[in-house]
Amino acid sequence: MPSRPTRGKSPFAARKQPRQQRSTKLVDAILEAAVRVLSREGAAKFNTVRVAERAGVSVGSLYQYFPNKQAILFRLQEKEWLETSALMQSILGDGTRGAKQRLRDAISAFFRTEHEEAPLRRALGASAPLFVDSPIAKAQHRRSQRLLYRTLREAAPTLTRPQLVFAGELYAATMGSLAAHVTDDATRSRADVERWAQACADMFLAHLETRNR
Amino acid sequence: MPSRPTRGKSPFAARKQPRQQRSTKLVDAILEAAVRVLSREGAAKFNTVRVAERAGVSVGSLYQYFPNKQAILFRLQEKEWLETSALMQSILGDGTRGAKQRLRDAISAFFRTEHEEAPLRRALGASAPLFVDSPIAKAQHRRSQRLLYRTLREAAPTLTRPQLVFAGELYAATMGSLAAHVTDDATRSRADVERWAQACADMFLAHLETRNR
DNA sequence: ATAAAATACGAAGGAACCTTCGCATTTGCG
DNA sequence: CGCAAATGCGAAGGTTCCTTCGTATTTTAT
Repeated sequence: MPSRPTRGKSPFAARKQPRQQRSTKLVDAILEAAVRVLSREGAAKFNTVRVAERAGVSVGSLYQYFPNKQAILFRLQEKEWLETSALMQSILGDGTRGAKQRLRDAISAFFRTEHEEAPLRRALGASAPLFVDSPIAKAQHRRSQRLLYRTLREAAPTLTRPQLVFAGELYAATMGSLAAHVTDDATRSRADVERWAQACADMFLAHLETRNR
Repeated sequence: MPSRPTRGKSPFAARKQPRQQRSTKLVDAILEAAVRVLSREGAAKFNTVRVAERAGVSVGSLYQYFPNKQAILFRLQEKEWLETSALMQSILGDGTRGAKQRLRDAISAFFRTEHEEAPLRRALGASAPLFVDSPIAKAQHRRSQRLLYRTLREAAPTLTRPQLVFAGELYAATMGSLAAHVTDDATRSRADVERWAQACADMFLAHLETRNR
């Protein structure tokens, strides 16, 4: 009995892997519906029956592939991590640009996606416990962090190791929490968000300069 | 029939004002218990029966003075706002220190209280809708903002009005979201948090300098 | 074609809560 | 003391939601 790669035995491990085309579609439909419910109706109205309805399937079917409600949220969170991580990799790893420009670009991109997906992210944050202990989260975090250090070292070569670590944390915190804060406000225009991203980049890079001397 | 000052007719308005000593105590006990439950057991376990139990009273009594569960949360949030606002007023309004030092002090103080009350704040955020539309929130916000502008103008006199507004937003955002991010991590020591506060102050003030020239 | 495996369904069990209401107890006051 | 108002109580009605399970349908493979 050849088994597909499993998701481990976390409490969110898929109960059963879809083997036929229809069930694969069903899982996709559920995940899409979950995003819609979460971003349009909010965390409070996110329940299994509603998600199943919006996906055009029955609750029973949902529970064939997701062991519980949390598992759906976890899958969504996981997807976000992977996408964000990939985005950062592609920007910070782009050798054709200078290190400072890459740091800037990363902030811009991050603010942009954060703004586009603000409702989803907010609802995810509100409905889910933070899945930070998950191995996937940790792996992605390590990958991104290594790349970030490399970029920072290039941008500020004279920094000592502890300074570098601190700068890395500060960068990530600036990017993460300020973006969340700024883009939370749905009334902000795209241009506004871009202006903010630049201001944050300015602020961080100016600070980096003072440390680099 | 002399009526005590009411809390308006928001959906969280107190159902009845305590008139005797025992009921005043009861309300206090409930609020204290609510804080304990929220910060020690988290948002998910915050329910009316548990809060009443922890306060040593019955649910029925709780509902004599709070129209619903949200009202308890609202009262806690309100208290947080008032305390934070008072703290900022006292620091930013302290005429014996220079403007930049006051901005620094405010960040430090904010990080500190944020760190001390992190579990409560996190749980409040997770369990309550954001009560930002409340008149009390708006009033406090305006008061703090006016004082912040005055301080910023003193610290960076050459800034144009739009620059000033933007700097004010950036300052508030830095303080608020970075503090939340940094102090979220319970493993951080007090000294660590203080270091972060200083770094954020450095970062913001350095940025302010570049704009002020 | 036909049996076995995979999928889909949704009613219903059951848990967790919010809130009310009728009655018991305590306090203020003449 | 004795009455009225204030306060306190907690069982129980009602709601919402998570999850299971027996059954029906569809697909796969022989």
